[in-house]
Amino acid sequence: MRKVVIADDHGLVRQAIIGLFAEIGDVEIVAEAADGLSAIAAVKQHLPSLLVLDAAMPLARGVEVFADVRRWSPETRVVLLTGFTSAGLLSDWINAGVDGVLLKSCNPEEMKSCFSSVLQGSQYVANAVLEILRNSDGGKSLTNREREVMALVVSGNTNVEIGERLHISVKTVEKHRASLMSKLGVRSVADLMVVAVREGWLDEHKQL
Amino acid sequence: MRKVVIADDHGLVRQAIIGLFAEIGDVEIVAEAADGLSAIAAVKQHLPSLLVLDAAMPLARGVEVFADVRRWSPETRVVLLTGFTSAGLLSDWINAGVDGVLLKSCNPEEMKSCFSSVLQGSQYVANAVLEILRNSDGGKSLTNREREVMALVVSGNTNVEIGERLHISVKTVEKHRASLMSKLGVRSVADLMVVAVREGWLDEHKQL
DNA sequence: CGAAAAATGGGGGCCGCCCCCCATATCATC
DNA sequence: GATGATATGGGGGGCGGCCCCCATTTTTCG
Repeated sequence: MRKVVIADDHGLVRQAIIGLFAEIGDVEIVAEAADGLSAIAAVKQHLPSLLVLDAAMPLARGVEVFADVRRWSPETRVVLLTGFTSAGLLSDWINAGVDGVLLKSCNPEEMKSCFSSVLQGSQYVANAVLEILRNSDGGKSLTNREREVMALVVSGNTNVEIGERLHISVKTVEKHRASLMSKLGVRSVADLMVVAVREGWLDEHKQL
Repeated sequence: MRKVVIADDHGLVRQAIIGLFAEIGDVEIVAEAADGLSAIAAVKQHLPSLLVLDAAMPLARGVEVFADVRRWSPETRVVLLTGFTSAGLLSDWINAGVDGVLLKSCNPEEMKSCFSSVLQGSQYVANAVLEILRNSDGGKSLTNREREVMALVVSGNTNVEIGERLHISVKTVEKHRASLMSKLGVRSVADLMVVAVREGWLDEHKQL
């Protein structure tokens, strides 16, 4: 009997996932968590074989939970369950070394195969996710500096404040800002915010 | 046997809800819909007793689905299932005449009571929703004009463009803009966008 | 090695946003 | 009828974002 922890803030989803594992068999749900901190605590306590992790939860985001899980229970395999469908975020997760990636819109059968595969040691990325990654125009990737500047822009900072924070001149901030707006194909801060929200770029204080 | 249609873009959630209705009994799930247009079509075809409606779906948003349902099948009772927790949006739905309101974070037992109550003709608003409405400081209500201006601001329009659209001078736009930013307690467009996203104020082209 | 990309910094000008001042007309409510 | 809220409009000043020009240094990569 392998131990499984389920972390999702929607009770309905947790229940449905428990149902899936009942069909798979040979596993025991040792804990459920409705927020990030509970998820971390549950994994520390039970050291499960598998964690099913929702990317968007209160108190601690999926990324933070994942980092702590890798730190405190490196043997635990992690399947990400996310509603975000942006190529950037999804490839970030895959590169971070998550063992499975599922979209919330995936059908239950695919979720079952994913859980089975990951429990057997394989990696499993949902077909819909592979499709998204294939269709993504990887060319327009932002540089690290542009990402930093954008994060501060969407947090409401002025160019002067951003310059002080990053220890660079206002002129350089303007340059990065123009580059990233151009790369993203937006002309207003409002449009930039829309992209930032869709791509999951908002900092933790502004999460939905 | 009363007919029920379930509309949610997450197969896992649909399956969990079907499980709840199996426990309730005496109902038949006549259709599932993964997007808004399918939901409308399904209701038109089956004229069900109950529609379980996710607020955020592709192709047609919950509000549009609800309007069409009331138009084409006025006898169909509607239970809203939403992840949004903003007081404004929730009270909008209740005022629109929806028969039940559930948050996705509600526990399955409460969902079952809600479905039962609504099927019997009562209205049911989740306790968590009542709590949110109680704790909302209703004071920060925007005027109609301020709402119009804000919608155009978060769509990326400049003050000049907004003035042209509303046939008022730039000066008046500035006045409304200052008023609404003050009422909402934000100082930057970025913060305004965060509020707009959280409160569900984005227009249909910018939905997540 | 040599070219391209990334990161840094500056000058100057235009335009939009913000904030202060001011005013008038309408409408609801007391 | 007076008061307050709403909506309308204006002048002017300051500042920040945006766009054009320019440059140097470092890093990356073929």
